[in-house]
Amino acid sequence: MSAQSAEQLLHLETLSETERKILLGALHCFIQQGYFNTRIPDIVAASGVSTGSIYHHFKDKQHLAEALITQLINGLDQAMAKLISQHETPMEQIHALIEWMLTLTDAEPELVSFILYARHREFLPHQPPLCTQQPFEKMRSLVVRARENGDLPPLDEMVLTAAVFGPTLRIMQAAVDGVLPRPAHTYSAALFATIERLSTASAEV
Amino acid sequence: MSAQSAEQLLHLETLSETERKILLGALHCFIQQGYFNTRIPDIVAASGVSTGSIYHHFKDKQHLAEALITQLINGLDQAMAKLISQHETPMEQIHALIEWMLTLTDAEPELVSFILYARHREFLPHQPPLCTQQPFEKMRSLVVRARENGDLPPLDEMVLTAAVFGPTLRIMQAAVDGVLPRPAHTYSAALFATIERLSTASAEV
DNA sequence: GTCTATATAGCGATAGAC
DNA sequence: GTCTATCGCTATATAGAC
Repeated sequence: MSAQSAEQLLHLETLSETERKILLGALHCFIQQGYFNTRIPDIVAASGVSTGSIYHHFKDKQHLAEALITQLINGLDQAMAKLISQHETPMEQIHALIEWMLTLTDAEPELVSFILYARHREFLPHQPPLCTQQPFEKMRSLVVRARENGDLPPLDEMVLTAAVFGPTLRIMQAAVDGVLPRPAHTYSAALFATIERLSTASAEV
Repeated sequence: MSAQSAEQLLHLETLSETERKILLGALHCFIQQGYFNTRIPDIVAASGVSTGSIYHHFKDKQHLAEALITQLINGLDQAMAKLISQHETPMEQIHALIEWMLTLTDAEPELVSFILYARHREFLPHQPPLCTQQPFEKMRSLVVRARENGDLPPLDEMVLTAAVFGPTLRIMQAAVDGVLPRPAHTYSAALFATIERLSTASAEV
């Protein structure tokens, strides 16, 4: 069951008890079966809240999903902000972020799968793509600051972000697809080694 | 309209004219609206084939999608095999593959989006994840051969594959999400520079 | 605010003529 | 093999009691 640390990512304090139960139940269903395979009665069963109550709090299934995604992105953003604040240099922050991403993948593979594969626009056409939102913005700004520090080479910002976080995201995807022989977090050192190599490469070529 | 080069990727020669029309129509719908948002009448309109005929050739909507994905993966695999056969060394093959992936992204963003975001297991629970299949297998074997050649450092196979192809896949994703300032293929040199850096890094650390 | 019971619309799939 | 017409079901959403 993914609700334990998912619950920590959805900062639900401002919501009523019923709304929290509905959102957590829906998240559980969406993670396991996807949005389209989830029927309202599934959410009723998972949340312990009746159909009528669900529709009292949320206009329809789509608006419920919208509220959930918003909360999830905000939660991710806050978790990342807290993590970043605990470290000094951009490279240390990148390192910590990568370790956290890998650890989260081991702890909550289905949640991570939901976020990674999240073709949210298929069911939420008005949602901007995930990579334009705060969490990915944070990655980009970390990379840019590391580049300014001289810790990363003076390459294009998009390419550099892709080179720093792309490999980790691929490993996470392999993990949730079940094709990774060891737990995801055991790859953190090797992944960080590839980033080190970006910066220490001999300046020729 | 994505059917032009999509058609080249779906090697449809062995199929009847009707089956080709159905698969192309369905692909067009799935690419644009996703599997769940596509109704049978949509496929009827897109293919010009009647409901009855569709159900004569395919057991149901799910089996139609299955046939389509199979054709698509086979087509990708064959296109990649041809491309690889035209080059000598593993590194040249990797280079050519990356250029091809980026060019395809510019030419067929919606098709690439469909493949990349492909949470196909949501509608095809029995389909193995894309990254276990031939196209990704090919990437892995190229990387392993380049490593044996000494062109890539002796890092873990999964990490190395992620480091070589992960950044390109991230750029492709950014492109199809519309957050890339320039066409995807213009990033190929910078992306290949990051791979060069993997191998030429000073051996210390 | 929460619940149960139900309406209704729209979808996948089929029947059967040609 | 292809088509039109239609069935039956199921899922969303609502009505209305408490």
